[in-house]
Amino acid sequence: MNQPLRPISDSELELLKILWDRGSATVRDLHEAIQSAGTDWAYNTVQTLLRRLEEKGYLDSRKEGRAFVFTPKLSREDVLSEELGTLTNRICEGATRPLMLTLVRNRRFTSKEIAQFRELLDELESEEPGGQAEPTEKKPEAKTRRRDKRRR
Amino acid sequence: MNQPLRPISDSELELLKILWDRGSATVRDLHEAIQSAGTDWAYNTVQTLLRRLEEKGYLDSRKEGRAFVFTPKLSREDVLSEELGTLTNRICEGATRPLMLTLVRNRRFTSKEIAQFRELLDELESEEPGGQAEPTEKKPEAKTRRRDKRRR
DNA sequence: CCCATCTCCGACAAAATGTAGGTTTTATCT
DNA sequence: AGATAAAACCTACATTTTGTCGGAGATGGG
Repeated sequence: MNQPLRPISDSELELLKILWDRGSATVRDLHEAIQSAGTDWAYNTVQTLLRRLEEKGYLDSRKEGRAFVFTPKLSREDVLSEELGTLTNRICEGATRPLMLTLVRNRRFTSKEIAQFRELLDELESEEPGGQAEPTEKKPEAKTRRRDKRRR
Repeated sequence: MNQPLRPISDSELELLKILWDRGSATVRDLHEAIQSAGTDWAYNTVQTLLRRLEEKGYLDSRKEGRAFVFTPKLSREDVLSEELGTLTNRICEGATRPLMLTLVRNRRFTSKEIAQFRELLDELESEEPGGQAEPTEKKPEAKTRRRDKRRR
């Protein structure tokens, strides 16, 4: 259904981040943006990276006047969840718990954040009473689910 | 202090996983193991992969008799946490919360797991009453030392 | 001393990544 | 309509990483 989604390279990510911030932009926009961020790429370099991002499935583009406007196809959260999936599959053969444990144990959280997580858990529990339920669409959020193992 | 830790390739990971399982092994052990796992690599291939893993800092080795014995330098959890760090840095400029949120929201957990997480949070809170405390050793669980921040 | 093993070092093709340069197309301006 | 500037399109090329070994040299057991 959904082919593996090749990984995002570092340079590509730079651009994707800008796109996440501003929603959408043309090559020129991106070129200027990255420029003022101190990265000195040729216009064509930016274009290539965008093309690759699109090929990889992270961007959409539509022609608007002379130029193309690019938009992220996957939100930051989508990518995050994507990567988390890859991680669990690669390292923990799909189990999420070790990851969760490691995360909680490892990182330093403020008590405020802890409280928030607790709320999240409450929410989770009420949303999903017992076993499997349709995801109660609380907020109309970007909802993409995909892949399993990747490439090669 | 701690140089970036280059990523583990897929093939390398296969071997590392076996090492996580059995604690330590020689090239031959690993070769046989991977063989019976259906992967048909030359002895030397295994050796190269191990060498690279060691170069990258994931393995230690000591000479024992004629052969070298390899041991994981980083536990599965270490690597996990490592990768999680990379992820947060790459995608979320270091913030852990989005990752946490995504994780909780995205994956399906059983209510039992949710309960466990809640416990974890309690633990976290008491361990760290505002600042830094020694980990209250509740259960003698897999206790892998961990680092703090790394790379990039 | 010889052989079975190991290790060490080098190699090489394929893929991914970083970084553009020409060439062609096209919306615009005069 | 013709000229122009700005985009897009296609191609390229050097590096680095990954997947896979091969051969030469050290070494310990018999």
